Amino acid sequence: MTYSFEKELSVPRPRRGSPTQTRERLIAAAAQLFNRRGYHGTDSNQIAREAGYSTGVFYKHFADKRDIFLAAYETWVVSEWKGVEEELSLGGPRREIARRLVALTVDFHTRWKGLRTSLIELVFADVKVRRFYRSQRKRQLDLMARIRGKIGARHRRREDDAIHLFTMERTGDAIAQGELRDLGLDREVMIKALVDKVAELLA
Amino acid sequence: MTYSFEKELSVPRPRRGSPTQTRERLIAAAAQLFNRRGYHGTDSNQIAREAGYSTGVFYKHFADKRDIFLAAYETWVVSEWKGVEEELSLGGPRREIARRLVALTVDFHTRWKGLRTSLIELVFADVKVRRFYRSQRKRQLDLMARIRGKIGARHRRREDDAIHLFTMERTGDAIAQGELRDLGLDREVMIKALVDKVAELLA
Amino acid sequence: MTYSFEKELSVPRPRRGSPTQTRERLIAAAAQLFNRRGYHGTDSNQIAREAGYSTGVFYKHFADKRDIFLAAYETWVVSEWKGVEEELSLGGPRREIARRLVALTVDFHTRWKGLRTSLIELVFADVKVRRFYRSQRKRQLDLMARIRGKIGARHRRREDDAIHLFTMERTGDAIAQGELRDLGLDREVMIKALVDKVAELLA
Amino acid sequence: MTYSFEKELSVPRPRRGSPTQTRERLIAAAAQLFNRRGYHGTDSNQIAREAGYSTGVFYKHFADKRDIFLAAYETWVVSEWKGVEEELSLGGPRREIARRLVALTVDFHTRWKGLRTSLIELVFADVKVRRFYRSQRKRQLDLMARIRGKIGARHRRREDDAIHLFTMERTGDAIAQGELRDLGLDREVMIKALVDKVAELLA
DNA sequence: CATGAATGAGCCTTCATTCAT
DNA sequence: AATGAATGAAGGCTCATTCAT
Repeated sequence: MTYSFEKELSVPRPRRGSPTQTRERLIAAAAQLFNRRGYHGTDSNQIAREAGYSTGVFYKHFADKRDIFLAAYETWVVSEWKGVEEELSLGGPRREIARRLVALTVDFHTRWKGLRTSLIELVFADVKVRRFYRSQRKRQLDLMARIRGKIGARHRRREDDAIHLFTMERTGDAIAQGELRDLGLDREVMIKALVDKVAELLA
Repeated sequence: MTYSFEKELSVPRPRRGSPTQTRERLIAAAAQLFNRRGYHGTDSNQIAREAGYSTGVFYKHFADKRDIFLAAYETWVVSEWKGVEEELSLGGPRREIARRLVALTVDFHTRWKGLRTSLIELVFADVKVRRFYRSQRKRQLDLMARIRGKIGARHRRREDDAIHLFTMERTGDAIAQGELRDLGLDREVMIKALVDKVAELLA
Repeated sequence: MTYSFEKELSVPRPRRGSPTQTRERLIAAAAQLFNRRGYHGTDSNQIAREAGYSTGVFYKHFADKRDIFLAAYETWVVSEWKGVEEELSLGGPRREIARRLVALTVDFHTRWKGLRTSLIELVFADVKVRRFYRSQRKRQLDLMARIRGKIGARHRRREDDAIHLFTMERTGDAIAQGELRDLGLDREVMIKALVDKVAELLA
Repeated sequence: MTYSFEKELSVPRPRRGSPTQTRERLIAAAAQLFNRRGYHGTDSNQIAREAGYSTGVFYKHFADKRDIFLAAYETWVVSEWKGVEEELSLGGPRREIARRLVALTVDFHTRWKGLRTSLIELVFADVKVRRFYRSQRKRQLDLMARIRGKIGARHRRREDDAIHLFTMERTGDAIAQGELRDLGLDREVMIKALVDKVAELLA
């Protein structure tokens, strides 16, 4: 699966385009770089160059590095949600849906593990990022409640949803970052365990 | 009257203490600073000064900034394990033990949330930190298995232990970082849910 | 509904006006900005925007930033001379004329204090500005001599005229920049002293 | 005449010196550079290099470029005052003193014309510089009053002192910057005129 | 062993100027 | 003639690390 803010990179260098396009290209490049080298390992000049532009453009579109990070994060979150909704809309047996959702989560965490890592750090170190992150988080919990309502799953406490989300998230990170191999754990077993949890949640 | 040569008389402040003591003071100062301002927010010169030494000592005891981070991390992990073992050795009803373990976890995550955050980032960005972290992780899983053996709890798959660990860890972080308040979740409910999980694990 | 090609329809805002008019608008905007924020505090892109044009026009009319500064300076000098001549042509008792000339000077220095300040700096830093400034200066001295001739004042050395000019100028700057208040000096007393000097010069 | 903050430059490069010495060397280098190329034409890295150091030292001693400018300005003002007092203490006939004071002023303005020019600009553009400048100015007026008291000259209004100061200053600048030559004025005549004014002031 | 002055690579950011449309 | 996106040199400043004393 390829998400909107990745594919731009393959397109040939621009000479003169619309601001929106430039902005998107910058975000895509930033996402890639943050993801590959981390927030602190990426500098704003690199982002511009990676997007096919010169140094200066960057600050025509973003106030600073944090700003473009937030933009990249948002793009990423939006595409993740869209993915979840698409999977759900495909329907099928509960267990099948659960399987696809877990696959999606693992895929996302794998693809964006560097961005996620930077996010965690910035949420700690930067108030603005923290606020943005929390607001996204809240929407995510709301979404979960709504989804379960639509599906007709039985009611649960928001707290249990949250713990579930945390488990999925942390385990997704572990898989993404190759912790399993180092810890001698079996990937399939882990994934199956997650699928069980999700399926139960949809019940 | 003041004579210019007076400053010659100023005695250099004595620096007593064994190398081990110096090292420990540096680690303690580093842990505090990393925890408060994060790894990137901490200036290596500050560490020495905070510990009461001059810039140079730092590099007499540690190869670089990462190195002292690892040392701080190790100190922290060791003390966490010791805590866990103490709680277990106190014995009592399963549910009581679980309660104490959860309290301990939450306490640790709260006290060291900044250090944990930096750790996550460095595990991603730095091979050496990653290796060290993974080895610690493995020992933790081994410890869990051993503990359950000693207690006489029924056997479980290592994978389930890992997921459990991840859940505890991520939820502990959420509590520590004040996510609950922002998400409108009830702290007591969350903690009770964790206690249930741990108690079940000890069964 | 919005169709993507809609933006093609957006009409470019019409830019009427002769080149001369455009040039004048640019100069006026530049004068304002240089005066308000100083030469180095003014972004050349701002000048065009402030004048109601886009970035590019600027370099269609002026070779560079310095060039428009010179143009602004010239406009200003010309209007100052015109002012002086008008005051003189109004006639009246010597003292009355002196009073009006001082008022005019103070007014000019106050209105254009930022531009004057930038000028001083550029005269030092930039050969072209220096040359232009000096030529203006010479014409000013010539003008003074001529004026005194016309009025029938007694002859004086050019050097004394110059010193007089410097005094007026520097004191005008001090008043304009609010130095008096900071130094605890009385504005009216200062102005009266200047009027005395000018009146004497016209004698 | 050589003033304390110039001579350091001829001394061989330091390897490791006292902070005070380093600071002074930096100030001396900054004064030279600001004076030669102006404030905006000088960058902080250059200052350090010119003083014989590497980039970083600069910010160990000064918060920013403005800060070192103020330090340079202060050194300069102090040495000017010292010069004035020395000349006065030498005594002699009034006219002789006046002659020496004018010579000193012209010398100072010539030597530091670039620094003065930058000062004027910064006084306009920067609040902190403005405040500092004004406080210096006030002390200068106080000094003048005191000097005249000591000498036994007849009392004058502060306003007249100020105008006198402005005249000396501006004419000094004109001489320093070579305006005379461009305007076809005779240097000796100008200086004699200034001496007359000063002598009158001391009467 | 400790000190702390000094190093210098490198990041973030600005802005005068160009040029494709 | 106008537009405004893009350029890129350069400047301010930080900070991990070294080394003379």
